Amino acid sequence: MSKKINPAAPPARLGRQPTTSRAELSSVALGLFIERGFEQTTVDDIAVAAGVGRRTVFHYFASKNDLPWGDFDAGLENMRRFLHDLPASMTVMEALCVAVVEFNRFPAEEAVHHRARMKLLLEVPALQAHSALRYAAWRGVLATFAAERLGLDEDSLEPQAIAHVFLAISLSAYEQWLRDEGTNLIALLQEAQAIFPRIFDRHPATIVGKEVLP
Amino acid sequence: MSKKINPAAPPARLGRQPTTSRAELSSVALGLFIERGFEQTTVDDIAVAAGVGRRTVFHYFASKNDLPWGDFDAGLENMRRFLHDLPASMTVMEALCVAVVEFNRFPAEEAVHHRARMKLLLEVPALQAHSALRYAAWRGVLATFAAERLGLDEDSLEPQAIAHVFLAISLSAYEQWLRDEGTNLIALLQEAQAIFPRIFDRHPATIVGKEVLP
DNA sequence: AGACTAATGGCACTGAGTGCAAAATGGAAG
DNA sequence: CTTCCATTTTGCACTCAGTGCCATTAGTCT
Repeated sequence: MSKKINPAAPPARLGRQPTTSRAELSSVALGLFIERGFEQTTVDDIAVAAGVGRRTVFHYFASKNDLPWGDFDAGLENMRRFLHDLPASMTVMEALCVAVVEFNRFPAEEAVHHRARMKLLLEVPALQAHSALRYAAWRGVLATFAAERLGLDEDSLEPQAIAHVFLAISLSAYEQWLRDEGTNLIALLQEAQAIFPRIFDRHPATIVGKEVLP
Repeated sequence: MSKKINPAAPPARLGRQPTTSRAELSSVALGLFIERGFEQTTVDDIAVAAGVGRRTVFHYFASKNDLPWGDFDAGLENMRRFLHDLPASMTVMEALCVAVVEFNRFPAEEAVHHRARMKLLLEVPALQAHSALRYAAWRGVLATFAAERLGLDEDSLEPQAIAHVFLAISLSAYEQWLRDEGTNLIALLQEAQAIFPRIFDRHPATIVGKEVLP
């Protein structure tokens, strides 16, 4: 008689079991980065702290820069689904506003942790630069949604511009949040989202094509 | 009697004369990057091609990533002055629209060159990431202007968000320009700038604060 | 026990970037 | 002409990120 395999309770994985995980490594690395600084922490330090070989770190993460992001792709996938499931009655802009806000809600007990991580990502030059690659994936999710809803090619100007602008708005909110200790991220996101309807309203679009300089 | 020094005509520099320049190195490097690709070109290759020691390259540029940007700071300073000299009768948004467009006008004979450079900067991952640092400086110029005109602190949300959004709009235009060979950059910038007055117009700002999810 | 599978990690290598100090260069002063 | 001096150039040695290759380890399955 064959042994019944339960894929849920015992993983019943084939081959050697992992001795670590992405989450574990990310967490250890983040701790070190916060403690001694990103540049002052070598990948060797992280490997030692995690009780793992240096080579193994690079098995789980393509670069040192990726460590603080942890499992970003999973979050993106969540946002993609979240957007997809929003009622069609919402406008594209409404949907994106809501999704961005929901995607940045964190339980209060994680606030300190989240803040420390984002402080690294937005203020350490190497990470600030590297994040541009992650933002591109983030924008991709928004652009795909916008393109679908608007019936446009995803690679056309409008959905791409919309995605770019939502990232811009979100980042300015994040930067403001990090600047002032006491502020509330959700409120700042909503405040930032509210700026442009106000500013752009009745904006003279006729400026397009106007020559101003000799 | 002391010899009169004319600081303009003969440089009358003290010490050894430079055998190269930032512009020279940037140009040589750009040529190699375009020819064989960014990753396939080592700093040694660049140094040899420029007839200079590898260490000298790092004297002029802080990193390999900085080479394709050339003298970006000078351009920024021009934009700062350009903005400053715009008539106060223009709204902040009008001024920024015009400045961004003017700052991206290039003579036709430079178009091919400019396109190749921007293709590198926006499509090579390492450069795409590094550019985030340059964009921060670019946004700084816009944010300073906006803050001054609006009578706000430069570090407050609104001028920062405006700067972020103008960068977003400009980048989406640039990406579109690179995607389609035949398009016109200036037209795309203006088109991208025109999207949001249209989209945000009559946008329900009341969404702010609304709870959508349980 | 032996086959098979997947994770671990050692080793050697490339290449970016840095700190330091010596060499090269050319104008100025004597 | 020689010496002094400011400045640029560059060699050298070093650290560290990241890669390719492959042997080792630790499990499951038959």
